[in-house]
Amino acid sequence: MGETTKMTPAARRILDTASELFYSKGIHAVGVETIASEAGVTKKTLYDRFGSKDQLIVAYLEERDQKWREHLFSSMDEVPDDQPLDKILRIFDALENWMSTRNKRGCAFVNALAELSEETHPGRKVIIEEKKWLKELFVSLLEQLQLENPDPIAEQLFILHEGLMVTYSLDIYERGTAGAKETVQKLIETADHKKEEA
Amino acid sequence: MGETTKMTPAARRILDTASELFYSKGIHAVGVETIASEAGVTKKTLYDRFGSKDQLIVAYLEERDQKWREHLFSSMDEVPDDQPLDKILRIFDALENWMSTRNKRGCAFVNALAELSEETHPGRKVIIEEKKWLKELFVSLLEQLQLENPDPIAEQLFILHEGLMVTYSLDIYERGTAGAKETVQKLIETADHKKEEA
DNA sequence: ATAAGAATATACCGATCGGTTTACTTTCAG
DNA sequence: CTGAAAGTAAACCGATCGGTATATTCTTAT
Repeated sequence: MGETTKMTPAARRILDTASELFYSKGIHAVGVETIASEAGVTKKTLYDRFGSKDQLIVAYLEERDQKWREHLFSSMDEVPDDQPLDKILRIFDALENWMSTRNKRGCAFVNALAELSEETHPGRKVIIEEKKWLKELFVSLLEQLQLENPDPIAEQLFILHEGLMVTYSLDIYERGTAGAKETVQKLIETADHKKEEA
Repeated sequence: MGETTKMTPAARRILDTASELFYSKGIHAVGVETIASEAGVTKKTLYDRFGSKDQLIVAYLEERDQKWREHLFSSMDEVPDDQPLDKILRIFDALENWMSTRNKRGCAFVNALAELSEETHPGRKVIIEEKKWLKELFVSLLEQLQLENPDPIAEQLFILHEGLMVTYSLDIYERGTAGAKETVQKLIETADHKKEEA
């Protein structure tokens, strides 16, 4: 839907404010009243622009998804297309970079999923789709590496990625992304590759 | 504190009800009114037994922690003490078993952490401690395997564990624990071992 | 027997929740 | 110039939030 939808200035402020509050405090913990006043806007404007809190939540998740993908691609685009392994490693660099500029509140999508328990909530679809997308990204990169069976390895990379993200929200000591990248390399090296060429 | 504390029957019902609702709906999404009536109890009784919603939350997390550790140990105790690798793999079996008997709502601790954003909330300590404990469990088992440097590997196992747990709450296809167990073995096999004996 | 602890029933508290309504003003493109 | 869209201001809605109060009954160990 609203990919490049231009927002009114008030709408922009509302979404920015909501995004920050939803992420840092949690979705249920923040009321529309707070969001409106923090954005310097009346509740009427908020409802005129977004219709409901649920739709505002969806807009928050969609925009975050979009920004994360842009961040990911801008990191991956720095390596040539014929270096899929480096691209994979770049995903983990992008994650570290993404997390280090933010509060220790873990993954916004995982956190949101924890609060949106109703199966029918439209926000859930956004979250599930973004996770599926990432997993498929791993699959396509592993295919370029001539892996015999990329799916199970992609799944391990995905699990590693999710675990890393969650771990950021704990204050446990961590070697950071470096360790995970080593694991990634081990997993790919030890996997079966297609036999090809002369 | 209240390790084996015997509860009054009403308190027992309250905590059971709260535990189920907190996990399945989220903490902020469930009110004390709902918990009390669902447990067949008046609000007065709830407050006489637990003092506040926050303390009830803490009791929920503590008991869940305790039950999870019991579950883990009962699974690990089935293998002899001189087989640390099998014990590690048993942790992942225990996780799969634990998750399969429950709703697809992921890790109760991670979910709770997402909702308890206040640094000072007493529930946060319970969560962080339980995660630290698990990581240390990996460390001690890897030490028994004569690993030169168990910490970074323990961290990878921990990340894998967390990622696996989160992934359960998504409806992404997954090979389940089998793939993760293979990763665990690869990680341990390729790590440096202490040279010893004749 | 009795007194304390555990429970019920019910009414109440101020605050906040998500959301609506009415009336008025500001901005800006056709 | 004008009319629609975007905005402010403020009152209002019923419902629910976490938490307290009072008064009464049931249970049980000493």
